[in-house]
Parts: sequence; C-alpha cells; structure tokens
Amino acid sequence: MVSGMSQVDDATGLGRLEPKSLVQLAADAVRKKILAGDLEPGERLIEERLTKELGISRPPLREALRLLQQEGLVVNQPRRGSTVVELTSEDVYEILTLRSGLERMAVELGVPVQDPARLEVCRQALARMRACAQAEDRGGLVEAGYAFHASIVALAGHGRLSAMYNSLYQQLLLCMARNLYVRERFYEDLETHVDRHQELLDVVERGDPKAVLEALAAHGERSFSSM
Amino acid sequence: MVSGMSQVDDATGLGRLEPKSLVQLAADAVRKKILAGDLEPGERLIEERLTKELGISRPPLREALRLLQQEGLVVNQPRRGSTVVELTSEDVYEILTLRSGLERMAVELGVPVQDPARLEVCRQALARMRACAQAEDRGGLVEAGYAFHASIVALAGHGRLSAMYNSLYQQLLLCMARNLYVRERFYEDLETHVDRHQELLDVVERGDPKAVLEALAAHGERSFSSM
DNA sequence: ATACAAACTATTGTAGACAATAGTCCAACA
DNA sequence: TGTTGGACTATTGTCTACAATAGTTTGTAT
Repeated sequence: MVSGMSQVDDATGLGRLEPKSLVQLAADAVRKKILAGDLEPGERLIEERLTKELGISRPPLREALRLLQQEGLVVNQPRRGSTVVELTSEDVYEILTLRSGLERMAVELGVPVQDPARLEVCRQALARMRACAQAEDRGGLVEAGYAFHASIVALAGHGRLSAMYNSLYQQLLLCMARNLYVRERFYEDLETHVDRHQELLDVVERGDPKAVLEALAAHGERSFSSM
Repeated sequence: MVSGMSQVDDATGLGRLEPKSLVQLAADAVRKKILAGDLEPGERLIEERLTKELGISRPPLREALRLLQQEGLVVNQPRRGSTVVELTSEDVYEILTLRSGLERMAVELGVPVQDPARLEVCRQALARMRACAQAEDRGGLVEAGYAFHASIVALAGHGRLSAMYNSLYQQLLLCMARNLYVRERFYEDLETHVDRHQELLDVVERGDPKAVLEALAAHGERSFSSM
C-alpha cells in the first residue's frame, strides 16, 4: 500500500539521488504501520518499542514522529508521548471538505491540461485501477485510486497543492481503513467504480473546466453521500 | 511579530495547560529568526551554531527543524543539512494561489457566520490593525493583518483549513520580508490599507457568500496585482 | 599552469546514557 | 468504605559522545 505511495511521493522531479535518511525510512515505516491498521487509532506509540521493532535508536525515530505529527497522522502531547490520531466525525468532515476543495482548485488551475505528459500519468493510474478491479485486488484498487486522484491534482503543476492533497489523503486512507462505509462501497461493482473514474478523466481530457467541476461534484457526492 | 502569531496558534481551544517542550520553543525561536530576516533565505542552518545561540543541545533542535521542514520554511537535504527555503517566483505563485483558494473555501464554508464570537475575533483584529496604522507601526500592522486574515479563515471553524492557511501565511511573510512590492505597498496610505480590510469585514458581516467572494477577489487583486 | 588526487576539517547522522516527569499501585488514615 | 498520600515504574525529554560523510584545501604530477 505504501510502496505505491512512496512511488508518488518520489516524484520530486530531478534525478538527484538522495540516500534516504533513517528518519525518512522510519517515517515511511510507521506511516505504513498506521495505515495498515497495525497501529490502531488512539494507540500510544512507545518509542522504545518502535525502535526495537525498526532496529534504530530513538533520535531518528523521534524526528520521524515529528514529521508524522505535522502530517496529521500522529498527535503529540508533551510529556505524554505520541499516539495515532483518532478521527472524529468532525475530522472526517474536515478531511472530505478540504479534499474536494483542493481538487476543485486543482481543476481550476490545471484544466485544460497543457502538458500531455501529466495526462498520461492519469491514464496510467486509471489503467492500474482497471487492472486491479479485474483482478479483484481491493487493496491495490485503493492504492491505484489514490494515485489517480493525486495525478488529477498534479495536473495543476502546483507543488504545494499536491503536497497538501497527499497529506490529507493519508488521513483519508486512515478513515477508510477503519470505516464501515468504505467496506460497503467496495461491495459495489468494482468495474462500475473504475468507470466513474474513467468518466471523470474523459471530461478532464475534453478540457472544459466547468464540466469537470460538475463531474467532480457528482463524483464526490456519489463517493461520500453515505457519510 | 511572532508573539502575535503564537497567540493565534495557541487557539487550540481548551484550557489544557501544556508545558511547551524545548522542541516547540526552538521551533518558535528559529521561525522567528527566519521571518525577522535574521536568517536569510538560502542560508545554511548550522546545527551546532544554533544550539549555542539557543542554549540547547542538538536533538531537540533537530526535531524543531523537522517541524519547520514540514511547515515549508526550511528545506533539508540528507547529509547536507538544513537551509532556509529560497522562494522562487514559482513558489510565490503557488503561495498566492493557494492562499486565495483557501480563503475562498473558508468563506464558502463559513459565511454567513453562525457563531458571533468568531466575528468578534475579526473585529478585534481589525481594530488592532487600525490602531497600528494610526501609530504608523508597520511591523504591528503586518502582524495584525495576519491575525485578521486568519480570523476570517477561522470563520469556517475548520481546523485543518486554518492550519494549512497559517502554514502558508508563514511562507508569505517570508516573501514579504524580502520582497520589494510589499515595501512599496506600505508607502500607500496605511489608513486606506485598513479601510480595504474594513470593507471586507463589512461584507462578511452582511452574510452574503457571493458578495464576500467578489470582495475577496477584488481585495486579493489589489493586494497582489503588482506581482 | 592546470588538473587530479589525497588528506583534512567541518558538519551531519546515529547511538547510548542520564535526568525528569506522569501515571499507577498500595497502604494508611478518616 | 472511600480518599489521600507516597513510593515505584514506565516512558519521555535531554545531553554528550562517537561514526560517517561531504566539502575544501593543499600538494604533486603532467
């Protein structure tokens, strides 16, 4: 699940090869544990235990936790350590509204698309979705769906916007990992699920921003009306 | 400058008293140094030097730098340390577009205002702006202007939205500290500057979202057309 | 004189240990 | 029996020291 994400995160552009520091690796590992449900919401993150699991010492782990804290996956109370964030329905509301708002901004900034290469990324992500749907690989579908939406946002060529979106999507995945409604959604026809995204991309490729916004609204409503 | 900001950041709501950790203090101090121009964009942040200045050891400082890294004020290259972020014109474009987009979202979510207390915060911030303008306290005016815009965004009662906005505004302040256009803007009549914000608040109080959006667009355009 | 290589220095990355605090449990008293 | 006080333990906060790396400078050879 996270492997696909790092693939997205790696899109820093230039080919400068940067040996990932232990901090980055630790952050990735803990993030993966959280999103995989290995660490449950509200659970205390005992530093010493994590260091033993990861085979590192505390300083890099603590720095990694600071990163996750800013990402919104971990909350840190002074003198009381870190815990996995617990998302209330209020939080879910915030995440969903921000998400749709950011997507809207991205469309307004990025459609019609100038750089064809960016569209190609969307197409490939959609193809991956379809492949996962046919294989009934629900985990892969979630991951590919993330890549697809991220690629749509990336059409704007707006680094900070994409960064915010990705950070937010992490939290959304955390909801989805736990929440009932998503599981239910996943009993809908997987092909239909992909088709809806296909339609969205079609409208994007056609290049009319207003039409995309309408499609996006419909898409979002269908996705989250059950909340 | 930063004192006023922490005042805003402290708005975590509840009265739970949390002894600030060295990490938080260090992050605040370094942020202040950066925004005050004490540390210039592109400048390397030598850890040992900062520790001596702040009188702390490296681990908490490093964690603070991780926070600032996620806030976008500091960039960290593995094995090569941290530097103050250098904002290109592309970055400024990103910051300004995101800023206006987030403000728009906030208005759409928060106008008309339900909680009168939130409006009161706006009014007080505006009063502070006017006081600073009359005293020709340009530094204070910048700070109060930040508080005003933050309070407008806070009308939405959307924690994540406000957090993103604040983080972005830090970077905007970093531009403003350096960039020419702002200095020029500040030779305009300070009272007029405040008046423009007054008009914005008036429209907000009137409660028509569409009118606010228009006012906001005009406001933004006047503020940044010179970019 | 210039280019390349090797050593050196400055700085970051990581580790382990110590200090301080918060939560918990048990006992004693009202 | 309920409550308060104190000690204990687990965990975080912080510091010092060591290892590793990148940048720089100097020397030598062509």
